[in-house]
Amino acid sequence: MKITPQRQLLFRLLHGNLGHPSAEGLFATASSHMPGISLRTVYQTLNDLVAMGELRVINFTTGSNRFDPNTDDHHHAECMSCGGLRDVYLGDLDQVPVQGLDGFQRHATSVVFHGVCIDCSTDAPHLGPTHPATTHPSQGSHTT
Amino acid sequence: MKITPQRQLLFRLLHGNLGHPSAEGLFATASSHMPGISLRTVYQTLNDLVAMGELRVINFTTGSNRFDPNTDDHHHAECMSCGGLRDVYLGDLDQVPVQGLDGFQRHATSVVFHGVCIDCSTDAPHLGPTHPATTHPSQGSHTT
DNA sequence: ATGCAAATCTGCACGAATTGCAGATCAGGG
DNA sequence: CCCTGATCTGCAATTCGTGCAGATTTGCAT
Repeated sequence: MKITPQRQLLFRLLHGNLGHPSAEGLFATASSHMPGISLRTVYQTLNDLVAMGELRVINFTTGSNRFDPNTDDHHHAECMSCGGLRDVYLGDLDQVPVQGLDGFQRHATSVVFHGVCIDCSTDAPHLGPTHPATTHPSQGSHTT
Repeated sequence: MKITPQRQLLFRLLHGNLGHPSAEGLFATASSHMPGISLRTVYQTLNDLVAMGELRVINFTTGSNRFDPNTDDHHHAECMSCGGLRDVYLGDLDQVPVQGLDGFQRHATSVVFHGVCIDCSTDAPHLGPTHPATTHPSQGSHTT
């Protein structure tokens, strides 16, 4: 991986950044330091960093929204391989005390377990993790 | 709210549906039962149900992705008002036993606290919850 | 039954976020 | 200093949703 001024700038902007910036936001800041830098380059670099595990993505736009007619207080387990979701019931987490929330007013808590569902780990136990797409159909939807 | 065949069909498709379907998925299934139904109507109806609290949205496409250079094992608190994110440290949840996961292989766990940050609850304590947009700038990014 | 206004449905254009491509440039080993 | 593969940039294309305007339909009031 070559060292280019664009990358140096982005690394600098990200280092220690606790603001959870978006690609557009970084592009804006980066542009003020280096007019002409391409938004495409920002996306490119961010993707590279994520691939290298040096950066995390929050609330991935995993394609489209999913809907759940189950309005009970529950959580989900998402398969990294097929994208399927399974319901998971945990106790009432809103009562569990949490430190470091300071004045943040908690209204709800959502937990998501990331991993591999039974179907996927069975489909190819010998192969490395499949990439999101291996579908396990189910009435125009996903299940895990 | 009027009763139309389109809505009856969608209600039927959603009732007890544990597959966490996407709008497109429901549209596909709905189309096979009622050729000609509009994708726009599916979105419309889903939005209405969500507004009525009869349906939940999973992993909302909150506009764009956010990046976090902090690769430590941590979680987030998201402000429903300004969209800001704050880091929250919890213990190693991957060790906590969870029931109902059956053969699901847990690789990581992510927790998100939904609520209102200090800034927002201070900005207008007398007003009802603001809608996502009230920004609390911070170097081309968000913080809570 | 019949009339009607308001609520809906549909098709299509538009908007936001992100990626695919192709050609121009640049980093850096030999 | 040269050369080749890695990068950068601009633009087109995609995907998921929403805004709109006109054609229909529902359901209360006759």
